[in-house]
Amino acid sequence: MLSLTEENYLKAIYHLSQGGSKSVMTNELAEAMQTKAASVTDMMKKLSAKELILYEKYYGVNITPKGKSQALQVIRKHRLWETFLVQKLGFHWDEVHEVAEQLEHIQSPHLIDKLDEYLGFPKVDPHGDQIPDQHGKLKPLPQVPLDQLKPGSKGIISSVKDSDPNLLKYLDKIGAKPGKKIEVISREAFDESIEIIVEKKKVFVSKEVSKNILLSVKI
Amino acid sequence: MLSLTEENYLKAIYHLSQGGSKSVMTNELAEAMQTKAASVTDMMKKLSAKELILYEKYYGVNITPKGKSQALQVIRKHRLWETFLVQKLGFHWDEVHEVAEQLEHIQSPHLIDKLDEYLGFPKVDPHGDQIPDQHGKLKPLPQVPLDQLKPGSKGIISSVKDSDPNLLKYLDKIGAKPGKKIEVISREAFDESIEIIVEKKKVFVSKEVSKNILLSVKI
DNA sequence: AATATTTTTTAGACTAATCTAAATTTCTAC
DNA sequence: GTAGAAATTTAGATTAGTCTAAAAAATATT
Repeated sequence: MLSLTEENYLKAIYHLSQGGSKSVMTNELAEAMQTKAASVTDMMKKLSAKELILYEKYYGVNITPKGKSQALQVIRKHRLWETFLVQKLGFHWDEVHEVAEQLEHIQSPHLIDKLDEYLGFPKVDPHGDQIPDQHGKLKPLPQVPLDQLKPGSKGIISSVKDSDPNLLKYLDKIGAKPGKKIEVISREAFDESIEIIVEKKKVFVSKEVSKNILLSVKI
Repeated sequence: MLSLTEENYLKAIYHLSQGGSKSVMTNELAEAMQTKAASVTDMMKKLSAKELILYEKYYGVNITPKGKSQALQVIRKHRLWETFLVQKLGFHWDEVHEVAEQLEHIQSPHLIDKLDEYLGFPKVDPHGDQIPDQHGKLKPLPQVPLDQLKPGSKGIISSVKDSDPNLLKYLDKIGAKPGKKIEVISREAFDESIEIIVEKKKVFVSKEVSKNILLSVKI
């Protein structure tokens, strides 16, 4: 069984490695975990001994299949709880992250099965992120960040990357939620902001924002 | 903010002192917390420094009003979560204690308010225990343990003391749940077991069991 | 290629919560 | 009211997770 801290490190490694597709450096992880590089090195040795990651001194870490599955179990719990908070308790999508960070560490497979059932076996959470299955598996889902689309392209918002409440409140305001259609009108050469149509209205969004909107492209 | 361990000690002190009405000895607490007396002494110093208990070397501890309120906040969360697990997720009343022990430590007043509302502001949990209000207050509720009743007395089960799944499964079997009527027929002098009528059936229950059934006496 | 800079690791120390063993205090029994 | 037993506390060690400062390795610059 993993400690709360081990679970959090593993989750961060999973996210920073983009699901295991690249290695993660010590400083990067220290930044994400709000801790010092020395502490990260210590934890890398622990997780490596448990065969959840492959650690090569000075060259960062790679998550193992075992580690990936464990990380996805935690992510599954996180996303099911977020769904519960929004769908049942009436939380806003920008209020759930912090609480789900706590709830994801509750150890009870029975609870998670029941919760899943109670929610009607949802496929995605309130931010559009896929919910892994009981075995820690995710169907690969092609997604393109909005900032990489050419003017004229259309798509449907599938998810939002960052869970910063400020970003989410802003997206709420302009109507950019998962499931909504987006069309790219133009891109400014100066700051790479783009003009889009969402909910039938034209809006400009910065590069920073557009990087965080992921689309399943239609045309 | 209290650590998880501090919260657990405080809760144990609250329960062992019967809501603050008597002092609790070191060994008693060590037994309840499944730890050693030396560890308890250390924690008593910590809780005492935080003015949650009054600690007198060699003479045990008494919970302060501040400590009592904090303990009741945790108990409130525990009981609301138990209610959620039974009423919404379909858990049996003998399955909820362990999970609620984890959930009670989630820090989010907003979550608890919403949960309370979602459950319809319940007054008691699935074991019949009162749920303290937001300020950590409980209405005093006169209750008598079944083992203290004379033959001929009647009452309504208000709650069950112990949360041992084996006890709860047994009570389920004989139909003795909160809200049900009980009548005492006779008491055996030998082992202090008693014969009762519950759900229109006569049953013998041991002293051990009868001590754990609390009644609001009617006649 | 040698040096400077950045990144990472090691060494040693700190805190919270725990333990064992020894010392101390209180309680009990004669 | 003193001896022995029981309960409690103290002292010192341990583990998980963290830190700072110094050392080592990798990378970048000239």
